[in-house]
Amino acid sequence: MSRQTSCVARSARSRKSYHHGDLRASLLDAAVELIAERGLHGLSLRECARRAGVSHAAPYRHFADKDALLLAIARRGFELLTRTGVAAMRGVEDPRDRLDAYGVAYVRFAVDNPVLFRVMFTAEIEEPEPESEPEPEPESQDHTGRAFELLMEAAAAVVGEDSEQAQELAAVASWSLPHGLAMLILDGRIPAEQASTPDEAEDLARKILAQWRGPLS
Amino acid sequence: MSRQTSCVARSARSRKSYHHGDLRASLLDAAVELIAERGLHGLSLRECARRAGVSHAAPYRHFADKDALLLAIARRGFELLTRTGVAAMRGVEDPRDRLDAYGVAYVRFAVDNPVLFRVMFTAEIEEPEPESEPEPEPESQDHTGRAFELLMEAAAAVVGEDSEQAQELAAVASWSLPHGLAMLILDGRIPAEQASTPDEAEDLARKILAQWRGPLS
DNA sequence: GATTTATGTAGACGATGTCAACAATGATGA
DNA sequence: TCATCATTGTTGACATCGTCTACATAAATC
Repeated sequence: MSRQTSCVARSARSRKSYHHGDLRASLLDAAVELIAERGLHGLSLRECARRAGVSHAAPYRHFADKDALLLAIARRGFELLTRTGVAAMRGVEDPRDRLDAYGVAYVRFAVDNPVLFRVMFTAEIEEPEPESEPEPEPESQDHTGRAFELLMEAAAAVVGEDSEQAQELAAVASWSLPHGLAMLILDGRIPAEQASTPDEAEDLARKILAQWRGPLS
Repeated sequence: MSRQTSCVARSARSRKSYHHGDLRASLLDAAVELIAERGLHGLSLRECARRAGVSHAAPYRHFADKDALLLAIARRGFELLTRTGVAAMRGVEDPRDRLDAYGVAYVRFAVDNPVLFRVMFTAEIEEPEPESEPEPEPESQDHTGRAFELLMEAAAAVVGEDSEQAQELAAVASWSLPHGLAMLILDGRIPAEQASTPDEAEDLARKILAQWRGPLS
């Protein structure tokens, strides 16, 4: 039978059927690949379409716009980051250790998924106004915020029942440090001996976070 | 006399003479302005040329290419950042206070110059290989590094004569925290009540750094 | 099996980055 | 003073890109 029913065909360069199977996912994959090769600036919808083996206007059936593609990638990134963070904290009892575990996982995520991380924080990507719907869907809504809420909770557990402001301060600080470290590493601005491999980067994060317990103890 | 000898004419929309006067600087200004309006992604050499009142290919007499323009902006940013950091630390005696002053100034710089800051750390901007010259010019060379060296020294003064590794660790941490904070603020990811104005952002940085003295002193 | 909906194609448009050929200006040296 | 020449702008062209409209095909629904 020439008919391939199991034709999910993620990255099908050559397909037989008129329809692709899962073009949306293929385009996302192609985009991430492309960015990895040529940088964010080198991303082109047409090239994504080419790599997915599809005509240049096909992507517009799945993404309103180039920015919508980027936004989808960012969303994918935030989901993965949230999952990674949860996994890293699982089973760690001490609140402070949990917070550190999240920080280390954050940096590790960044060096393991540099493209996702960069797209996530390149901004210029704003959620388009929901137009008609005031409540688009509370669940799929703000994956950006989930990662932060997680951190917020972890930080609150460390600070204790102090003022809410102290909790927020701790959360912001506990996010800033790994975030800055990750960004600097990705930009190649950390001396090469300290973070040339993912493992070294993780080590560096661990050391810094351990040393930085500071007022939260 | 119709001849205006003082025709430096920075942002001359309409110029009389064939030559512009200081096109290079005008283009840089226009580029920063454009990025502020439309985002990095909306920067276009042709629009810069238009705003400088010059033909679309004129910029190529001053910049090899679009990336070269960005690189020039980044360089300008690092110079300003270095000056800002030096000024902030001037007269502050206590090593730890000096380090904090640098951190606060760093964040303040970012919120005061969001375009410069973003261009500086957008990466994808690599110094082109010097081709022939092995030593391009030690002074104009690495303004990226000056800002970091400054920090390195300030951190070393706090840590003392400990191992060099401890100094580097402190420097990386002391850079990561303000850098991450600045990035998150610029991305609008810090709760609005905490950093909606430059002054609030500076306050936030001050509080966090004060609280984060941690292992240093 | 007919109709509707989802998905992909073809072609066009204006804008962009970049290059090559040409023109005007200002500096240099006889 | 004037001819020469390197700088700096201008024009026009090309390939590519994002995006739109009109059309074609497959899949789903009745």
